Amino acid sequence: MFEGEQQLIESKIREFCVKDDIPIAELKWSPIPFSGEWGISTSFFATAALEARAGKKIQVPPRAQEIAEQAKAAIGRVNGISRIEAVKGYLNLYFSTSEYARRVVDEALAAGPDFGRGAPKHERIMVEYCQPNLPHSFHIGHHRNTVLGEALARIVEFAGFDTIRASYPGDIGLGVITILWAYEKFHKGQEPQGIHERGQWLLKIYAEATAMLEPKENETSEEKARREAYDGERREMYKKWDAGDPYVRSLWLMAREWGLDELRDILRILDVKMDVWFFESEVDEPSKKIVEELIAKGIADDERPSGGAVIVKIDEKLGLKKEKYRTNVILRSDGTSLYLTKDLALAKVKFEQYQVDRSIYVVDVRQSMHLQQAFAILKLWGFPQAEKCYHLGYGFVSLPEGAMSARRGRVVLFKDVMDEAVRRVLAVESEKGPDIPEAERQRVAEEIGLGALAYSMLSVDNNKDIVFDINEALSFDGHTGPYIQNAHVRANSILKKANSQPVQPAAFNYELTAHEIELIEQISRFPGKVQQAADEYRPLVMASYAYDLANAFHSFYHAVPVLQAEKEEIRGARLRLVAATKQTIANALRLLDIKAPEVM
RNA sequence: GCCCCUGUAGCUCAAUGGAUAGAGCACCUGCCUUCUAAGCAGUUGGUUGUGGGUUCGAAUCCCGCCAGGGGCGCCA
Repeated sequence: MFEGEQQLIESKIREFCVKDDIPIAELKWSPIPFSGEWGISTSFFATAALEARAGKKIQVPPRAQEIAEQAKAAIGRVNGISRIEAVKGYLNLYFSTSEYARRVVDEALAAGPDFGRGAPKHERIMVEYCQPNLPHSFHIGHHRNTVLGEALARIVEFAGFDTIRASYPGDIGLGVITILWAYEKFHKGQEPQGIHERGQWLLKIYAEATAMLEPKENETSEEKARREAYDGERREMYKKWDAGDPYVRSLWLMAREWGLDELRDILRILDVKMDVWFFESEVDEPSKKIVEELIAKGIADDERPSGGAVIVKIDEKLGLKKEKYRTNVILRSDGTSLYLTKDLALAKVKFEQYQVDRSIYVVDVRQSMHLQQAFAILKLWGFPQAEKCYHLGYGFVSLPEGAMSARRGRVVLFKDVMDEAVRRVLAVESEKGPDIPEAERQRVAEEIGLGALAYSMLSVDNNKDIVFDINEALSFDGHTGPYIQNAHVRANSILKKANSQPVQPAAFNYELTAHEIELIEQISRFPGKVQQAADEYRPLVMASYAYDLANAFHSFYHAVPVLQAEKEEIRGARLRLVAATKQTIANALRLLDIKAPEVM
């Protein structure tokens, strides 16, 4: 936020280095640690090391300190910088607190919901996430995926990228057909009431059907015959679907719609608005044409004449000596397409129809190899955007008793966890927030319950697995979503009580407490954090920041009186600071797909 | 066999190659007649799996090893 001062000082340092014939290394700036004051810091170790490598007989640390001292002298006085110190090879610049406090607070309040928004990047990013199989109920693994993808989409959009959100549900495949088969055979005509109940019922049918179709130990010959007959019926149904059989297609469309109804409602709850829906069934045909093209171009090898499949020897085509991407099949010997085939077709649509410059795939880390293969084939195929395809892999969510499995019916459903979250919040709320109107109570409980759940997914780096523990996920104390939401509520509470006094621009020309300085520093960091989170494709950066900001506010709140401040100017300034904090917390939470309630 | 990820406080996790490795939970001690105690302040807790290397400086980069997880041509 203070690039002007930073650049001025940088140019002064460079000037001095040129004059004294010192080979300056890149200057990296960071906040000053342990100071309790507010400013920025850089060091001269890299520069001293350059000299040492050039043959000067020096010790790096003392030389760095020497340069820092000389730089300090060369800079002299700078407007807005209260003092400069050279210590241990670092150059620390302390800001004039009142001026910077005013600037930070004014900027946050003037920009409001746009505070922290980055300049337009003139680059289009598509984020693909939310790829559940239909009709399957949405479990907590899907929730991690969707929250991660949505937070990323919000972050890159706010950072200045033209952003497209894309969902890619699996609406066809043997799993989907299995449900149709079991429905037709055992449950025809049934339909539970309620979107979620109906979806969960389909999941149950799926688990039942899978159990019937799996070989058992000590199977009698009758059981085996029956199982094989069932499997035959199922595969027959898949063939009919493939051939466009009207009855099977209508059955499929009905079940698919049931699954979509449930998914759409979950996305409504999660406040996710998809821009594009890609369906697996829609890229099936186009993907087969692509296979022909790849064969014609010599990228794919057709082994069907000898009874094989169509494959791509990726390493060989790329000219790699060591095996990296290996070889993979893009068309089965029976002519049907595969996951990889469909992803190639989908990428083509993303590049050509949607003109995306970067394509991010938020997909389980276990599919890393497949996506790397897809990107490599896209490169062979001649798409320059393949370089900017990025797999944001995330560790899978498992249960203390092991991996989740829809086929076995061993899943923790998002809706169940959410309902439990709301119950728990309501229980706490009846004691903590007795003044909340009944009409608002339910909504606030949802916002807090969902906030706790989302934050528990976002506060762990994406490459780490999560063993889901409902008590941890729904904790409301400490490093959690509700902790951050509570800071927002407390800020709001102060502002509400002060509403007789309009919040006017204020000078911070009194001696600021350490808590105020820390809080102002945190606010000033927000725009930079937005860019960092976007550059690194890491919502965790924003999640950690939101906690730090809330933490600074809670400490301030406890130690520094606002409404009871000793002087009217101080009260006015602190009210401005509280308002700026509230705005910044709200903006940060919004990027994490977490609501910022006014009361709780 | 090859490839990828992970290993940091009792537990769950942070930490653009930089100053003193930080939080939360749990444990213990204080703080509600004062802007919401879903909070604050403090105590306790570390050979960053291990052995080398690079560097002025390594939890971070490189190599070996150990442990756990995942993946590897007709599943998605």
